[in-house]
Order: sequence, then structure tokens, then C-alpha cells
Amino acid sequence: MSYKRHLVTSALPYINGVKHLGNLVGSMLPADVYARFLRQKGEEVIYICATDDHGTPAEIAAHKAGLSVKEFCDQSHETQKEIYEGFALKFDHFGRTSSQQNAALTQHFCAKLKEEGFIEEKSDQQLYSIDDERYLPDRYVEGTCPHCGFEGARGDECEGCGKQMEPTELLNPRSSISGSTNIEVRETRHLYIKLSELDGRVRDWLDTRHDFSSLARAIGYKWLDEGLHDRCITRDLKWGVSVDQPGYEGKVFYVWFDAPIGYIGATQEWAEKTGGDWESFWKKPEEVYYTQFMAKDNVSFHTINFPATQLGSGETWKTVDNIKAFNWLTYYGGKFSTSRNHGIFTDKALELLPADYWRYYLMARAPESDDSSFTWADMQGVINKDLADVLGNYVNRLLKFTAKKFDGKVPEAGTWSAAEDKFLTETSALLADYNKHLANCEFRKAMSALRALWVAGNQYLAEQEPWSVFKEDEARAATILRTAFNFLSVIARLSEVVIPFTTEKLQALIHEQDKQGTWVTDMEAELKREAEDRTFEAPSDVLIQKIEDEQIAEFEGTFGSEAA
RNA sequence: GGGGGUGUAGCUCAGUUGGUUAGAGCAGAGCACUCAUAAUGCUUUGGUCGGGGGUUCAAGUCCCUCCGCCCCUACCA
Repeated sequence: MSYKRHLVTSALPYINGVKHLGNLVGSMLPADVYARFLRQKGEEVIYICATDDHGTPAEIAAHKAGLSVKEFCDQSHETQKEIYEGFALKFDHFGRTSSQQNAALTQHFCAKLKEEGFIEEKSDQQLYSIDDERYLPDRYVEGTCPHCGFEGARGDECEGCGKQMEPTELLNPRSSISGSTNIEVRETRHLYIKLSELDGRVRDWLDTRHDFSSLARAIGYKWLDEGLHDRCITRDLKWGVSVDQPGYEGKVFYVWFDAPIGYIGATQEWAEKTGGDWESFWKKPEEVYYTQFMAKDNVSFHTINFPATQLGSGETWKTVDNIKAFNWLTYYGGKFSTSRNHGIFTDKALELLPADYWRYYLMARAPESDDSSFTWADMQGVINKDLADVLGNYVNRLLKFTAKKFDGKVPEAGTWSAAEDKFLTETSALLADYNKHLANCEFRKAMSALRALWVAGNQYLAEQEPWSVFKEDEARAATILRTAFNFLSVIARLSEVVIPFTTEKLQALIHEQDKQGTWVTDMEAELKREAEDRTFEAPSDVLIQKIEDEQIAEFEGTFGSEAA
């Protein structure tokens, strides 16, 4: 594992609307924790994300809001960006797929694919709404199902009988945008990517993805084994990356084609902003380790479609080395639903509780092996026990007692004993676990190891009883408290990847703001640090406020406490 | 319908290539301590590992089958 640099991306949140906690836990938050870990370890790493700006839903939402699509996306992008800042997501760049850079790249990929012979032109029949002055994507056509007579059937699928269909089959079709029935069938030309001929390249590539989870690999091979179908990569829309070919005026690339390219586009935005070298991440495959984070529904796009685009270009591009996929976070076992307003949205979450509470809870309960269920009581339990009781109380008891007995200074004198050796051995082992789990993107296990470190501090104090020892042997008490204090410095740094705001508070208390963003490599050196005239402040208020029963009752009243 | 995933103590989850009495945290019970946010530490009660069948000296761990949930995907008359 000696890569010069690391590239981290998380699935691009769609521009339309505020995302819910399920979106956060399945992509951006774990990516942030992982990127922070690598950064703190001193690795060269960039974490890139962006909003996925294109597509019909954005157009329609803009229309409803009385804004141009551009204005709407500008606003929505800023809204989302602010929320993510609230969660301390430390993107190196949070870009947009509607950037100039992405447009140029998307057109570039298409041109290269064409040169390599992987682009084909086909004619197709699509429904055109004369009153809306636009072609209607399948799911924006409603009508009567030709199979069962259900009147609210959509152009892609009938909710009445579950059958799939072509929108041209619908009886009495109408636009679900305007309700207009003034609809006609028009002939339209589109570009297709010939995945059917790219399967060899994709398969050979997949064979080399040794770090993929068995899940990601299985999904990839399944698609390949069934045979890839050519896919249309253009649409008759105004909003999107224009297709720069004769005869394609008024057409744009389909979102699934330009969205993943947005990872590269956003890296270019980053490069322009910072003076960084985007090519060192995307054009030097052997030097870079690339990790993608996403939810399980997104895996096939990242194992097949996007790699096919990259490989089919005939150029050298960095492809993904590890895909970390998540299951769903559910709300009391039911689905989070944007349309039905079920569950908790990210903007609201930040109003209710501090970002660190969400970050820790969501990582401790990350849906890694199966869907996991959010409940308010569970969150209260985790936060109050782990953050407030175990971590918060360690800080409080240690700093208050030391301040009282040693006048706000880190105690001097005293000698290292067997008790400290034992403490060192135990905490070193826990740190090794923590490192390993973070490096492997096993977030539940990582949080468990972190918590064990917090517990270790309390155990040490409980066993050594500095409050009793102090009465007979002040020097011994000094050693215990200094060791515990040094350990607090360690804990603060190791916790930063998940609870950065709390770490900031802690480091302010112990006057170690300069340690922000650093990691712990040598536990022995840390624990044996001398007093060095260090000072600190006793906390005036508790570090972690508990979540009260009344709050839980209120939240359950507001958001509901059962599955949808 | 096909493929993949998942079902382990009341709850949330670990369980390496099958091998001693199935583990952790929370919740419950008991004890210790009093520095601390009635906090902490220690001890401890809970499981026929979704059901059934099979292979094996030995299966939560492999095979078959059935049931529940999740994701992807495909549909015939």
C-alpha cells in the first residue's frame, strides 16, 4: 500500500431538494471520515464531490419555483453546500456537473468514444408535448394502461399492474408536467454507447479489481454475464451538456453519462481554484489509490457504465480501486422518502442537534452489512452513553480534578510504573485496531475501537484512583494525571475524523490548537510526554450535553415514531 | 422469474479457510468508587445462531429446501 496519493469521491447528490440522513450516511459522511483519516496521517489526498445538476427533475422544480434552471441550480447548490459545511464535510472541492469543465470533458469523452468506434447513432420515437414545447421523458407521461386499464399509469411502468411499457403504448397520453393531452410522436436521433462491444475491456478491467468487495464484483460480473446492452446517452432536453455534433442542436447528454464524469470535472474545478494538478490524480493510475463511496443502488453505474466510458476512450484514466457501498438507513424500518416527507432531512437535523452527534451516531450505526434502522431512542442511547458519559465525562473528571490539585498545570514529577506499561500496551493495541478499521473503511468497527479508547481512559483512572493516591503520594498522583492528560491529547486527535467540532473544543481546553489535523503514531512517546509547563483550562460547562427524554418525545411527535 | 445480499441474546451488531463451554456494546441485575454530566469501573442474567433436511468425528460457518426483508434486473399469456 504505497501509493503516492489518494483520490476519494462520494456519489453526487442530486441538485433538487435537501438530502436526508440516508443520503448522508451512505456516501458523503463516510467519505469525509476516510479522507480526514488519510489527511491526518499525512497522505496526499483529495476528496471531491459535486452536485448532479442536470436532468428533468431540476427543470421542473425550477419551473415550479418560477426560476430559470440556472438560477434554481445556483441556489440549490449553495443551500446544499451550506448544509454540508454545517456537517463539517471537508471537501477539497464541492463542484457541479454543470460546470464548464464538465461540459468540455463530457464532450471530450463522447468524441473519444466515437473515434474508438463505440458510439452509434439511432433513430427513436418519442412523445413530444406541443404545449410544454418539449419531449417527455418516460416517467413524465401519464395515461391509461393498455394492459389493465389503470388510468394513472406512467410511461415507464404501470402502478396498477406493475407492467413495464414503452410510453408510446399508453392510451390517452398526457403530460404530467402540464396535464396537456396535446401530444404527438416524433422521430428523433440519439447517440448510443456500444456497451455490447465494450464488455471485453470492462471484464478484463474488473478482473484486476482485487480490492473490490465481493458485492461490487458480483454485481459487475452479473451484468457482464447477462450481456451489456447499448445505452442511449443523449436526450431531447435543453438543460444539460450540449451535444457538440451536427444535427444534435437542442439535445444534451443524459445525466448518467455526464454525472460520473463530474468527478473529473470537479477535480479540474479544484485545480483551478487551488493551483493543484488534477492530472496527477486522474492520469497517473499507478500512483493513485481511488476509493468511491455510494449507496447500493448505485454500484452498477460505477462498476460498469463509468468504467466503460473511461476504458472506451482509449485514453489512460484513473479508474476506481475500491468501491465502498452502503445499504439504506431506514426510519423506524420504513424508507426515508423525500416526496412523502418521511424521515429526517439534513437541514432539519442540524437545527435539532449538533453535527458531531449525527456524525458519530451515523458512523457507529453505518448500514454496512444490511439496512439499519434509525430510531430516536437508539440515537439518544448512543450519544448519551458513548459521547456524553464515556468521552465527555472522562474529560470533565480529569480536567476538573487536575485543575483543583495542580493549579491548572500539567503535573510534573513522578515516575512511570508497571500500571503505565499496561495502559500503554492496551491503548497501543486499540490504536492499531482503529487504524486498521479506518484504512479498511469498516466504520462500525472503527467507531467501536474509538469508543474502546475512550473507555480505556476511564479504566485507567478507575484503577489508579489518583484522588486516593494524592492523599499519600502526590508525586505518584502527578504521574497518573499527567499520563491521563497526555492520553486526552491523544484521544482528541484520534476523534477528529468523526467529531471534529468536539475535538476543536477539547484542543482549546488543553491549549493544543496546533495539534488540529494531526495523527498519533507513537503512543509511547505521547504518553511519556513531560509536563513541559503545559497548561489547560477546566471546563466551565459539560463537553457533551445529553439528549433529554423530553427532546426525544418532541422529536418523535414531530417526525413520527413508526415506519411509513 | 433471475442474480446478489441479509436473517445470531430484549435492541444494535462481531463471528477469520467448519474445531474447545457462540462474542461485544446498550438495556436488566449485583458490587466497588466518589475525581466526574446519579457519571465511571468491575462482575453477572439473557441465544435450540429464521424453519426443516443433509454431509462430517465436528457446522452459525459447507450442500439442499422453505419462509421473511433489501437491492439490481427481467418479464410470458
